[in-house]
Amino acid sequence: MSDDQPTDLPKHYSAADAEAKWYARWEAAGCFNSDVDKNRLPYTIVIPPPNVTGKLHMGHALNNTLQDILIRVERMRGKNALWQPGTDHAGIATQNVVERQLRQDGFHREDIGREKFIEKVWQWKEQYGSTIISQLKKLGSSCDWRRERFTMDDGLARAVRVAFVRLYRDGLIYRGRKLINWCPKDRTALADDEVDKIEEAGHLWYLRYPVKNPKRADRQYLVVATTRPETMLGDAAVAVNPADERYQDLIGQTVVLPLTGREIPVIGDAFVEMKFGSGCVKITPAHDLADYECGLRHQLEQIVVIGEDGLMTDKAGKFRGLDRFRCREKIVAELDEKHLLDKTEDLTHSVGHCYRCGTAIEPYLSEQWFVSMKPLAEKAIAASQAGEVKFYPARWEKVYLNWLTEVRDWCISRQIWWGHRLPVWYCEKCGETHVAETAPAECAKCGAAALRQETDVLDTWFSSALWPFSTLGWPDDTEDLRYYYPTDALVTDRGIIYFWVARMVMLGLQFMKEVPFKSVYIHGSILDENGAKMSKSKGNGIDPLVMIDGGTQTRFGKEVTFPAYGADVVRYTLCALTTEGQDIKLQPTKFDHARNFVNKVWNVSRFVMLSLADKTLTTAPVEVSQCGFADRWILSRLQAVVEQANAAFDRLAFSEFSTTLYDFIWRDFCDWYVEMVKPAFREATPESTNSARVLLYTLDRILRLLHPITPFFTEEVWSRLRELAPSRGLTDSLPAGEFLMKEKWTQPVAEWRDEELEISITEVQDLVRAVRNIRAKYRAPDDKPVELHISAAEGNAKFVDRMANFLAIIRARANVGEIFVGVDLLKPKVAATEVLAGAQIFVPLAGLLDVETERKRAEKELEKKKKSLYSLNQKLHNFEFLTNAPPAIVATEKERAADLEQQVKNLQAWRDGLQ
RNA sequence: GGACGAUUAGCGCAGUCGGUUAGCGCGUCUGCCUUACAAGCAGAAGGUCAUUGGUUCAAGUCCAAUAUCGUCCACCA
Repeated sequence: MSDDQPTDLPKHYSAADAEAKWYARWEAAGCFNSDVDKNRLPYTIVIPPPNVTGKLHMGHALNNTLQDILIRVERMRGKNALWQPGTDHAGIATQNVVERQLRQDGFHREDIGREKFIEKVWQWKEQYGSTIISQLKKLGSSCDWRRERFTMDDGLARAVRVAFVRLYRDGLIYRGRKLINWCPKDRTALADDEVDKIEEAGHLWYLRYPVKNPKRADRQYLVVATTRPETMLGDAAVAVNPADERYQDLIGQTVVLPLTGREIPVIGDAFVEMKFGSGCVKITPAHDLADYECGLRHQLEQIVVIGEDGLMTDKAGKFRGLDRFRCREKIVAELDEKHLLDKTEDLTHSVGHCYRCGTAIEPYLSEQWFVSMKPLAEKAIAASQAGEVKFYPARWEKVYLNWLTEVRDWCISRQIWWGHRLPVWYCEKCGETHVAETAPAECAKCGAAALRQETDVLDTWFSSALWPFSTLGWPDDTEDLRYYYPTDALVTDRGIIYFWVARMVMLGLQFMKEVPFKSVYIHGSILDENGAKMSKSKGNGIDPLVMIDGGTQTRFGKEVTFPAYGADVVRYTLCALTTEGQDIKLQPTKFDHARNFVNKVWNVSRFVMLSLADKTLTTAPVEVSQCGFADRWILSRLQAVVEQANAAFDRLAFSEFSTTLYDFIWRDFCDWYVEMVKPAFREATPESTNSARVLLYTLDRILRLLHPITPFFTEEVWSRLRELAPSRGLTDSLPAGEFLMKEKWTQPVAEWRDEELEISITEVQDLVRAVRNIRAKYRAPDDKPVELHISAAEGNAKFVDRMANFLAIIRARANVGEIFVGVDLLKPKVAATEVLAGAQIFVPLAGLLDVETERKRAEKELEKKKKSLYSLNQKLHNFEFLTNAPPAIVATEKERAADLEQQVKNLQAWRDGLQ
């Protein structure tokens, strides 16, 4: 057979070709596209826009796999599914990347100027910015790429300006001089949540401040404790708790600031912890948030001693120009020399670091722009409390609410170049501030034409906050916006609940008067095998692209080579590991499980195709009730599984969704159904005509169900199967479509469910397993069928009747020759025994049986059964149980007890009969 | 200092309303290259559900405390 023959599937599925092929075909055929269609319900997800600088990591892979599964299922369910893609300009991150590149050529951004630099960033974006997009495609993401947006494109830039102007006019944006988080390396302000607090080993220095004109002889100086001695140069006071009896006499006195000779007051303020340090706190309003607030309360001078470059300012006197950390050393040394260093203690404390470059943050007093958060937050709180936004898992709502309740005003201005420049102009002549969507021609106040635009740009998250509606055309009232907004689900990591989720809700409510999404699914984070976060510096990451394509990667300092697992395997693995927002400890070997599974489905598809190849497939309606037991059974199981899988999906239980399908496909379909119908196919019995249809039908449904998780290989199988079997269905006959991804999702057919049959087959399976167990135990030769006696318990004639239907199956599946089945059969002389619920089996094994082995088996089983019978009887003799437990429970427990009793009896007889 | 999460077989994890003998994958052991699949098939071993107490007829599941690990928040300088 040649390669084109549909029945000639290679033994192993090779992902690389199929993935490139199908993605291109889907895209060319417009399978990902969604357009407004008022006759259909929309289902919308906006992608968390990855940074343009980004490379796909496992977190992205997980995040986008889950979104794609949601989108693909809803699309197959008939919804008009839109997955809105795009990227984020990522202000500081991108600026840093381009600056680094510039430095390699020996330039600083100041050398080429703002205009040129921005041009360079755009060039960089055009050249490398699509990396992450092509990687998302490799993963199989079915985004509508025609709609791809960028947070700096013209439309979104306009949205940003409109949003800014409206917020300003509503009094929700203001400018002010405040203490903000400053990154001395990036030389920009940062928002509170852009600061990572890191526990660091530091020191607590106890400094002596001489008291001026001490009233008491033992008060020559007071001692303040500080972790940042260099800020003493900017001290404006020393504070003590007014309730602190040790220091009450000091309040109102003056101390002399060492090294400067400046005189500062001692004040009383309740914020001072008496128990910490010495109980005296130096107050540096310009360099510490708590001190800043204290300073405002007491109208203290704000002395800036550290500049925007992290160097000491003129106000630092002789320390001017010194790096802040160098200055710290010098000051400590000098104080020590002057006997003004009381003592030094070790202290671990948390220090803020820039989330982009890792530099220690400096609280810095400067003129910035802020969003007034309280009014916006109130609405966002109300919306989630009213259930308009639902969190999965629900506990994240509390985290979200906490933040919103305590939120401080949002510093949105950044002193970098790459980003949306504030739509603010200042009059050069009169200084008037103009906030407008476009540059005003002249000053509205004094008429001067000389206007200068604000140089600050906006926080990246400002444009991200508009993403769910700006991508759909806002501020225009577009068809898209009316149809797709609010979106359905937002899938993201807990790391950006504050940065992004909360702000989208706030601005969505502000501008659209409606929440931006109905549900927020927070999935876990990907960790390495030791439970540590994956990061470049630790070298513990697993590159999803290496997992897809294969190749080498450095892990824990070693070069490791990985096989090409393919996108489906990566997707399945991530889906299967996603349980209720739990973090995922990932290790490369975890992909083997899914690889084996994909291979299994691939191979069973081969089997189906080989089996159907030499058959003429009928298209006449199949009467399911006329089908054989195996056929009816697998159809019944299929209905149960479809129901279960749908339920799991609707609860966003991704792991359960995939494992439900896994169990059905591997255990029910491959291990049992296929094996049960094989003989009929081999012998081409009349039944095999129906079985062929059922086999095809079930595989067809399996492919549909699996497609959202593993789109590529299922599509490949689908196309090959389609050539062989162009029409599908049992009671009807429908042509198989060109693309599996556009086929209908599967709904359960209630009439095909046959629970009684399922129970019977379970009994058959137990019986077969018991025989196999005996065969294995005694090494019965494979090629020799054994004799089997099935002895139902006394009075259980029904069991005998049931089993009579399945003797052929038992014979084939357990390699059994002659079967005797009846009630209370006599045990043959030399036979191995196994006790089951409702029956006992005997397998005569002359010459193989070993009394000792048999006795051990019997004893062990007996022990187990006796134990459960004992605890069960305890329960049944408990009056409280009988009166309090629901009657149905009591009834089943009684049945169980009766059955166990019978089993114990059988086991005892078995053991006693051995000799 | 507060909030949240985790603790179940050697390892990684499921376990919904509290109700049969606590499941799955990897690994281990035994036997099989059986015409879809050795990335496979068949069988087996392996668990005091972190600890203590409580609620209940009944607890892996609910409540409280403790321990260990982890995450987030917070102005102890």
